[in-house]
Amino acid sequence: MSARIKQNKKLSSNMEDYLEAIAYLREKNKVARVKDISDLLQVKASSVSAAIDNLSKRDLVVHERYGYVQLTPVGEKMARDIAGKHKILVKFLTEILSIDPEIAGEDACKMEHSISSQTFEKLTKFMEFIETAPVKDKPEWLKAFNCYLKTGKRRACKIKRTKPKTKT
Amino acid sequence: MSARIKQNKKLSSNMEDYLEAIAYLREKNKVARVKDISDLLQVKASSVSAAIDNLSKRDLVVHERYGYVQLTPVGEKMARDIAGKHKILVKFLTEILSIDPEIAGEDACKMEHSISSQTFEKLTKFMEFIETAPVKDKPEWLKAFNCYLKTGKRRACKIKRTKPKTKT
DNA sequence: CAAATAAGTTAGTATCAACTAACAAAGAGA
DNA sequence: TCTCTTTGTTAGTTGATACTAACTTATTTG
Repeated sequence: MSARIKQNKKLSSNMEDYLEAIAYLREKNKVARVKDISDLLQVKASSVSAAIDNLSKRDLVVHERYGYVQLTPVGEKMARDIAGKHKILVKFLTEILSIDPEIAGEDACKMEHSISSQTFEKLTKFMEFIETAPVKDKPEWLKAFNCYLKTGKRRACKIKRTKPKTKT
Repeated sequence: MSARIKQNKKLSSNMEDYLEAIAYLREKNKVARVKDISDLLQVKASSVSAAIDNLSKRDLVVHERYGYVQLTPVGEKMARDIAGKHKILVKFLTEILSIDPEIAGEDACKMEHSISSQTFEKLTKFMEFIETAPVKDKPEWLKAFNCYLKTGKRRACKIKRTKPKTKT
């Protein structure tokens, strides 16, 4: 009588975060407990309980009282989709735009919930395109862009970074 | 006594949307009325009233009852910042990733509220870099990428697009 | 100008997702 | 096994933001 109220509407960003966290924890620790989710997402345990109820009603997770949280196949798939978006965004932000990893992560965490499938796909192709480039043309323009980021000039392309923190 | 409760916390996405709408309408129509905002954002007039109250308390807009809505200098600046993020996102999505303009607009509308300043700046530089490229190397890789998007192959670069929707 | 219509406001309600506080179950150590 | 601690749940509250319905002000038009 109660599971009758299956909510088929789109997931909110917040619920997506919970799904993602659960998937992440199961991957990392084999199991996901309320406490872990609570720590990871920086919310109180009671909020996690409420979220799990919500996700249960949508058949995205399975949870027996005082036990571990599991993903249903559908939940699993959704979590994977979200994580995929996260990953590609981080990749683009760090590798192309040279955003600091920490900020890239934060940006990705928020953008992953609003990016459309089309954009996700094209961005994926974009990164693929760059990665599979034949070595000779591959990094040319990207390197040039990085110079541009650093110097603001187009043709200063041979600069040596005297004290970068990477990549000599 | 009442304006005492100035809220200095960060604006929510929703409030940013209102600010942006007001700026847009003032640009387009010279004035912004509750009704216009309501139509533009697809919310009821009462919601607009509430939002305006909120923005007033933060000194971002000025509004006399039953009158037009104005932006304060601070509100104006914030609106411009948000619009700037929107614009650069649309530009990137359409010009680099070839996302359909409509979807690009939607994505930008949501992402503009979460993109960090750093990402905004780097993305701006990225577009700048591409646009100011000397003609010879400018579109080379971008063209190649577009081929790649269409054909999935790297070296099919000379295709003539007989009818855009291809990919038999 | 007065009645009709449009626009704006207010009050009260709903939903989402966080919180606190109080309570319940599990697990660990003596 | 009996406590103590940790973890999880429940109930009730809060804040943000949307809504509806009822009311008020402004504008238009006969």
